[in-house]
Amino acid sequence: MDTKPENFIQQIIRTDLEEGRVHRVVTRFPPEPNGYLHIGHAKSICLNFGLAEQFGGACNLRFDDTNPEKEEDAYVRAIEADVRWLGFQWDGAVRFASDYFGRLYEWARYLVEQDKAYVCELSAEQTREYRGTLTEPGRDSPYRDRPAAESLDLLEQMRRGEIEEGRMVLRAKIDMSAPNMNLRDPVLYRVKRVPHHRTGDEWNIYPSYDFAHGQEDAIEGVTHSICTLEFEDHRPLYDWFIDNLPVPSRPRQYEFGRLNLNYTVTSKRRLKRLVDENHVDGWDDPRMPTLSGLRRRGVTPAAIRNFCDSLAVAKTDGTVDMAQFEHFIREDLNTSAHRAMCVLDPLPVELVNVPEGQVETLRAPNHPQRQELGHRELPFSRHIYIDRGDFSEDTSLSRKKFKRLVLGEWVRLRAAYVIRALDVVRGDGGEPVKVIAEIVPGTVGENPPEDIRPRGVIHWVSADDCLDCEIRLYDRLFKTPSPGAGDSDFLEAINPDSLKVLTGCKAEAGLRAGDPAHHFQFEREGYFYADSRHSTADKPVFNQTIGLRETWTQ
RNA sequence: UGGGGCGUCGCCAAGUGGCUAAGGCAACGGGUUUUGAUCCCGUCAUUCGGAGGUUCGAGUCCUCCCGCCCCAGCCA
Repeated sequence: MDTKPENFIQQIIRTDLEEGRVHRVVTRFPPEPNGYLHIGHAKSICLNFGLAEQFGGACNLRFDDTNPEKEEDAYVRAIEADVRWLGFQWDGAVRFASDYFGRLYEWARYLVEQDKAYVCELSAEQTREYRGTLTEPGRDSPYRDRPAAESLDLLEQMRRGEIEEGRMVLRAKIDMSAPNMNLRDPVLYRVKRVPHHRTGDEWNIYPSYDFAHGQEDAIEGVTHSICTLEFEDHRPLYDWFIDNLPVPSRPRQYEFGRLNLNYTVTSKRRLKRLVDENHVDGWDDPRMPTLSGLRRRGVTPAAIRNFCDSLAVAKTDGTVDMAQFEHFIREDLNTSAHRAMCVLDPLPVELVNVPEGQVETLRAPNHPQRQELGHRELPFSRHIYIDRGDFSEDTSLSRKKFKRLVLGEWVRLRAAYVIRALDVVRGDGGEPVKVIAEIVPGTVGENPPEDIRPRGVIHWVSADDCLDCEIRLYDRLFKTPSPGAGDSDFLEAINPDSLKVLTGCKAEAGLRAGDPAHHFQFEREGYFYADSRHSTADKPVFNQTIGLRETWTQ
């Protein structure tokens, strides 16, 4: 087997286990329920659940719901569904930061009693001024040395909703001149007199991320708390709380580089803008890098997991080529998707030596390399469709350059006969509206006589028995590799042609009865998946998940 | 100009002082093929951000320099 080198977190866990610092690994995936999960989250999900699985431990799903202004129950459900769809099962019940509000509050009081926290009445603006800058130390708040009893009393008033929002906060008493800004008396609790999606109006104050996260980890017995690089300088604060509070366990925070992909955006803020300003059709628009968008597009969980597993877990923050993701999408779909034929831009062909009304049933394998996937039956008759782009009247086109049907020449119809184009019926503008052709008898599954050399193989569909459908082709959502780079607005980089809707497409009849949950490869076109929103029983809409690799140059 | 990180092929990345700098993606050649797909074979860093130094030996250790990312929310 291929031995993938251990990443730095695996090395840490292995030695923690070997040296007895940890007996059972516990990780967690801690989303905030304020938006949908995207491909960047998938890396974190695969990492956390993967580590737990690899080392025989557990991984919790915990919602970090400490800011009721932005959070909703609908996001909770969507996130749970996405994690399950990826194929992961969290340990025990879903956890919520809000489950621990009571304990967090007690710990806040504990810090005050220990003279390590105080209620500060500086306004937000004053707090900012007192904090200093990156290069200048901050100044102590005038409330810093108020008696613990007074802080305790005020904190209780904050909790009961007797204090206006913005009037007071609870701050840790650390060091206003610390070079690490996070240590300049960070806010532990702020007043927010808004209902919470789970605790209702029970609380009027809510803990900050810094005060909540590590303690949540400690409560759950999380051993390795993995987060992204931007939290690196929160670690001293994370450790400060763990060191100064009577928490039940000692979690450790480790940071890795988040996933960045070019030609897309992976920040909740930007994704939300795309949705809110109607640049896309919602969070699950097939062009979105959200898990729900990818799912609707036809990307499989396996493709996402294989891709994530291919990514390095390191402390570098690079940008991965979209092509690398696409490689794993094609790799999975190539082995799993059933083949079918669909003509996107139909051009009628009449086969003059096939009797009108005659229907021959042909067999085509569902997968060229996997016989066990069986075969399907294809009706073949006098009238068929081929793609307009697969026919040319230009006989000077070289065989190497155009491996399709040329007037007067032969081409193989996939899983059917070799045919020859005899004539063209033209429309008013002189454009071909129908090709008159003939089949070469006896060429189903057999090579034609030596003097007949088909240029190539093209797909087709019976015109007498086929399925009308709509096809949606997608291009990347952004025109530039890093939308919003510099001081440009990322919306300026939107690709206006990212969606192309094709109507009047003709798919092989069998798809009518086919399982809409199936992923298909429409041969020579790409991978397609029935759209869950727009498909109807009599007229499916297929999303192009991704095209086939095209290695020839025109 | 404070603090915290990071710099190895176009992209991702292994490398934890000693055989000839892994691997994947992309690209480019060639072969097979009733999908211009898949598959197969081959090519692709005398060099590790730069300059010094230590060492018999350095991508790996030291010094200085350069570049990029993050931090001044009562967001996470």
